[in-house]
Amino acid sequence: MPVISTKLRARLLDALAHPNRVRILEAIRSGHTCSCEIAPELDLEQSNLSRHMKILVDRGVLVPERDGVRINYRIADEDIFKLLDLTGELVRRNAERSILEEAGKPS
Amino acid sequence: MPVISTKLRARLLDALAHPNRVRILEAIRSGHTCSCEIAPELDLEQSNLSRHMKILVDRGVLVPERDGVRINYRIADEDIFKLLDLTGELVRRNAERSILEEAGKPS
DNA sequence: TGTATATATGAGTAAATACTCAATAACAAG
DNA sequence: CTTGTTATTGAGTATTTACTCATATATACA
Repeated sequence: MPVISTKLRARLLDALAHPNRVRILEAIRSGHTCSCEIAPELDLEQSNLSRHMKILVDRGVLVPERDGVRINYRIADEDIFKLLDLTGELVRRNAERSILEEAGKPS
Repeated sequence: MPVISTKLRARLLDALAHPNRVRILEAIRSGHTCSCEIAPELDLEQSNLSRHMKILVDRGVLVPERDGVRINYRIADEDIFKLLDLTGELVRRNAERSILEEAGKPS
């Protein structure tokens, strides 16, 4: 009955629903842990990246851990990556379907 | 190498990242198939719902099938529901973590 | 203290989004 | 062709978003 709040689910999805934030998460998955590494890697303005990070932290996607002058970010829940992978699968199959229906069209 | 496009993944996530669209998908999962059923069910303006539907169709989440005067929508890929469920799991565990860290705080 | 490095934030802007109301289009059946 | 039902679209508005530049804050270390 207590179907998980649609608002909270939408809010989490929204945290991930930006190309740069997807890229940021992939950068973290591949071992980069701090903005100072990610910013040059993804060619993002420092202040812009900082705001994306804030969104990801505020919504519980990333956990910040200060280490001296830098802040290391780690994923709060490994299943976030599972979600990203599933999204990729869906995109891939969606593209396949588009091609198939293209083939089944009248000329 | 050909990491599924971050843009396309973000675009799909974005299609789902709205409370009303999550509600729409849950309504469809529970058996409602057309706007004329969903609009009153969710108490959404007809034109507003139509635009949400357009987003879901354009991004390949729903497939529209006209049946006379009405249009029935079906999920393009059942794994969309899997994604919604996983999102719910993440929200739930996120809430749990918040409570735990609350307990571990200084008074 | 002063300097270097990393991060956060105020202010401004341009673009995108969700929404509503009113008008229009598509279809079925008389 | 007319009427009823469903769906789409134009126009207007309010809000939110992403972004940039410049400035401020935080930490480490000489």
